[in-house]
Amino acid sequence: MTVTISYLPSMGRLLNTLSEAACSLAEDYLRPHDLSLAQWVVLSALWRHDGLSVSELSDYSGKKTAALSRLLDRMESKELVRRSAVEDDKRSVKIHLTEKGQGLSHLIDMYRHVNGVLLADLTEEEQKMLLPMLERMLQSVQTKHGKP
Amino acid sequence: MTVTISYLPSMGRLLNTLSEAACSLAEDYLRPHDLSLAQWVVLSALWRHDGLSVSELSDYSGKKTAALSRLLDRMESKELVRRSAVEDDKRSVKIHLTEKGQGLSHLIDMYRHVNGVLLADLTEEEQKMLLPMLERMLQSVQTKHGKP
DNA sequence: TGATTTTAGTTTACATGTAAATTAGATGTC
DNA sequence: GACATCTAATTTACATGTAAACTAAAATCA
Repeated sequence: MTVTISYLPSMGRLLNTLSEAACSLAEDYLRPHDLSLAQWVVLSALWRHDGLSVSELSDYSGKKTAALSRLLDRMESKELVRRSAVEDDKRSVKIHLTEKGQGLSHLIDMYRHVNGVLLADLTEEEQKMLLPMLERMLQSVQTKHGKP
Repeated sequence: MTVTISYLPSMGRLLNTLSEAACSLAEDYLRPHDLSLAQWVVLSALWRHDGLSVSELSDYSGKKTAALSRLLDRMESKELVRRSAVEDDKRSVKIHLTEKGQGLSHLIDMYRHVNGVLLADLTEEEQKMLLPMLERMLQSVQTKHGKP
């Protein structure tokens, strides 16, 4: 029986550092527009499909409804979005873009800027391999956490 | 002039999701020991080198001293660490493990568990390629943010 | 139909991160 | 030595995330 003890740094930490750096880059990009990344995520869902419910926003964004509730409060007071009641289901709440929120829709391409920086130093081939690798890692982790 | 419009999903988002999933996995692992990931990061520095200053902990962990200050408050009240004055420089504060903090040092290998899950579905070759790719991405992003 | 269970959203309590202001103690320069 | 500047750590104000409790409304079912 052979035991391979290969030295390997913490992938979790590396991914974390990388992710945080990418977020910082995104925040830099959004700051002049007075938008946080969290707010951009919500807007980017609504730019594609206005009038989503809180649950649908949750599915799209991966954020819990508790987090969204407060985030939407702030976005509402910044007049980026507006809540509206649903006739059929009084529990449900639909979120609509205001004119101001709509007016920022050109920022939907923000992620391309980040992609560009992230991938700047990788060859085409590397880029082609990277995505499926990351997706497989995600699958592995999600299988072990919550969705087994 | 040729313009290549290749469809590419948001790498930032993928990295973020992956990183958060890896963190959740780590938190799951630590929960039975009543430790948060942030606390583990501090302890993992001290397990390697006890008596670091707050600034040194900041360098090691990548956390700002402001974040550490409060984190250390909580870790102190949980009796995981102890602050002590430095003779030479009254501004500086050294952080020491308590017996309780020392007693958790077997958790230093937690990250291997996470590594194992993350890499479970990748071939040896893929694993070998992944690390340098992520490191190059990190370099690219850090060059654009703060360290240009 | 009336009681029970689910579901949608919100609220609260808490941990964490950032930026900016503050405090106290070095350091440097004249 | 005295004043200006820098540095280490903390504090404060705020945004965000989680888990758990709560509210109201819909759905189920006996």
